[in-house]
Amino acid sequence: MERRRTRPGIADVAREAGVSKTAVSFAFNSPERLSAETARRIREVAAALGYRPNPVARMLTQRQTMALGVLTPQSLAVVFSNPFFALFSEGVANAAEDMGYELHFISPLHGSLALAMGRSTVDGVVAIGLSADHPEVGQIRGAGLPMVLVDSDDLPEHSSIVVDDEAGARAAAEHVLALGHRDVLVIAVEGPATASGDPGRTGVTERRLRGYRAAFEAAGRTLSDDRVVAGRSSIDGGTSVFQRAWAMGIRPTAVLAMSDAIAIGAMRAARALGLRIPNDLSVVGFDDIDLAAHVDPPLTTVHQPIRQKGVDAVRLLLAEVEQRAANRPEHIRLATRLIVRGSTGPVRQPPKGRTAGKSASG
Amino acid sequence: MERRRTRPGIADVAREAGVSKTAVSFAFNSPERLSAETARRIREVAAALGYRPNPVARMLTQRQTMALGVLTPQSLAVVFSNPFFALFSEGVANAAEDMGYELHFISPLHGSLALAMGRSTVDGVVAIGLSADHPEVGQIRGAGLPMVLVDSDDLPEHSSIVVDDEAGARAAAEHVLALGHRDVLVIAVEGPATASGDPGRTGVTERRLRGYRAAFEAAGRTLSDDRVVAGRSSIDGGTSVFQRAWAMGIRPTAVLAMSDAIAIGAMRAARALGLRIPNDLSVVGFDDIDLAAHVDPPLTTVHQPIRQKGVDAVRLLLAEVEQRAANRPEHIRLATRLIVRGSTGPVRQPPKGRTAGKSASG
DNA sequence: ACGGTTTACTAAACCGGTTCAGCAGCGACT
DNA sequence: AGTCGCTGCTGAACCGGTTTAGTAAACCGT
Repeated sequence: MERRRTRPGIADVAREAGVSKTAVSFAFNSPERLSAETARRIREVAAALGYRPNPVARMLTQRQTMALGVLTPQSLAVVFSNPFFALFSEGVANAAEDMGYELHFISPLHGSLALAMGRSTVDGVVAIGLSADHPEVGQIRGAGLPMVLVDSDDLPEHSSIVVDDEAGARAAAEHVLALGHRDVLVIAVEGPATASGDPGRTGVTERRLRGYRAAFEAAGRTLSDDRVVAGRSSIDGGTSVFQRAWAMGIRPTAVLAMSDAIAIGAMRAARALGLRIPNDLSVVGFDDIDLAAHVDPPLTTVHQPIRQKGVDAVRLLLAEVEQRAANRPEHIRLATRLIVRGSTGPVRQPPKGRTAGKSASG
Repeated sequence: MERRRTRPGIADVAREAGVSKTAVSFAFNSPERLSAETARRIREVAAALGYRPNPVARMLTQRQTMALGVLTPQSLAVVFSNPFFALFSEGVANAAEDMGYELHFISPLHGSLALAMGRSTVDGVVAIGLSADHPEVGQIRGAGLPMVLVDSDDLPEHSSIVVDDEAGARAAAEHVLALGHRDVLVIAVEGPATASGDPGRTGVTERRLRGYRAAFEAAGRTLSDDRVVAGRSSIDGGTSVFQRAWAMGIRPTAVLAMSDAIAIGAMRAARALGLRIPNDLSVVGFDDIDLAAHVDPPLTTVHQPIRQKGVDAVRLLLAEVEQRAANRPEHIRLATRLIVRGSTGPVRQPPKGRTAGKSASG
């Protein structure tokens, strides 16, 4: 019994069965072209030898891989620890699986996304949060692979999916303004300028900020720059950025957070400082991840169809991948909507009061 | 300007630059074998043509893919919606990324894991929760790919990683027994018998059950079968299974859940029924996912190093993938430990009372 | 002027499949 | 009897790279 140093190839099966390589190939891929008897015998020999067709060789001749890539400018560690990405991936995975495609995750290799993309064997990629000013965006697009962009700036040659960030943000800000809040703190997601953040979400951050500002202006107020801070998009990020703001003497009655994770972290920090939610502090999130409805109090937030974005992205991508016909790129914009839950309420004290804090002598 | 119907190949570059294919290959992979001038010129031509070496062809000759697979018996939808898998994937992804490997997710295709595995181009796979009695386990193992098993029954030919489920479960049960609880409800994760569950975790479920039982026996008690129920490993799963048990008249003073998600769901259901935690009901989870410390009250749970399992799995896998030498499989068992937080407390009423419930009169 | 080494490059084989073009053998039709 | 068409199979080319073996020219010392 010799150790199979190298796995048996189609040639081994052919020799053993006394037929040509072609016949072996037929036995697996188009058995109707062989007599039933021959096909059976070949498959028998193949099984005995433990033959398994080499998928790489097959890819080479077929010139397709039956795999789709998810391209993220971040390392995979942040992808899997971020509920937003998890939900998005769930959508992508579901759709890809349905269509019989495998899923590859493409993240920067040795710091280079373009390099990772070059190594990658996929029929198309879904790029999530790839900003138009990413240093390698040229190389990535030049790779010549079908690609759909999600949460990016629109590039005319590629299909894309965005949500109406601006309207959602505006609704969130209008909500807290209507509740009488005047001291509002905005917590953004760190952009690419601040290293190691969520680089991809620049455009998103800007659009949401625009929405917040629009609501303020419509109410005859302005959102001053020193009431906009930024932190990592995670629970801990939200906690620490709120603490930092508090330490700087900022005493908001409402927080507009650009992600639910940040909002939840901020709620936690606020509670630790003795604030009650929503009595002393209203908090609005963004995204509406599963967890949002389950925290205490349930989080008021802007819903966006994250899973759906993943599903639609794959649909658009496969339209391009599977048909040779020149179908023009499609640009989808999905709606957002404010979901009011328990984390927001009317301001407690007269808008001009500035001493919000712990022991207000209950 | 002709539409590049088919992407330029190495032959096109060679012709255009007036050199051989070999020279073009050298220009990219071992430039020192060419004169600096020639190498530069070739690269220039290649860039002008938009040439990108075909990674599939490269894979075929190198006979390696620089990719690792994560094999899950479940559909990817459950993988990405399950915090346990997310955390595990984070560990795997981190380690793989460090070593320069891409990550592929391999899940049943058209219902067949073996088929998906056959299509997949990876140098090795990490199988998570693949039970030894999986119908396709033979074909999967027969594929001849290096594989490490995580949370499976040990198979001598493959490296494996498990945690000490039994000891962890035992500690959890001892904890609630020491607090005086006698009416204990165990919520298991659905096994393969109950279709569409978390099929892979059979062995795990059994080991944990054994741990719970051991604690009961050591305390001179027994855990009766009708106090063991099962549900999907998700927050909603925990909620509905607790509700179901309650509807059947079961009134435990403590719940031992086999996952944090289930524990959190059960807490939520209990609270909705008017129970206070831990005053009226103690709850212990399993896994210690990030969320566990963040729910209210913080969840007492059995910690297991989920991320670490992912990292170790890749380490073991690459040891096998990268060295031709015959290194024998390694079997790692990581420790678990009980983390007592706020969701458990002493039983309120005399152990023998059976009317645990809502209004026990102040 | 001549053998030996180095430098710069090439032709051809190879990886492991799929597929194209074609060829025997045989029954059916005219 | 000839040839048509069908069935069942095969040899060779091909996918797009890497690698091995080798060659022509330049260089080098004596």
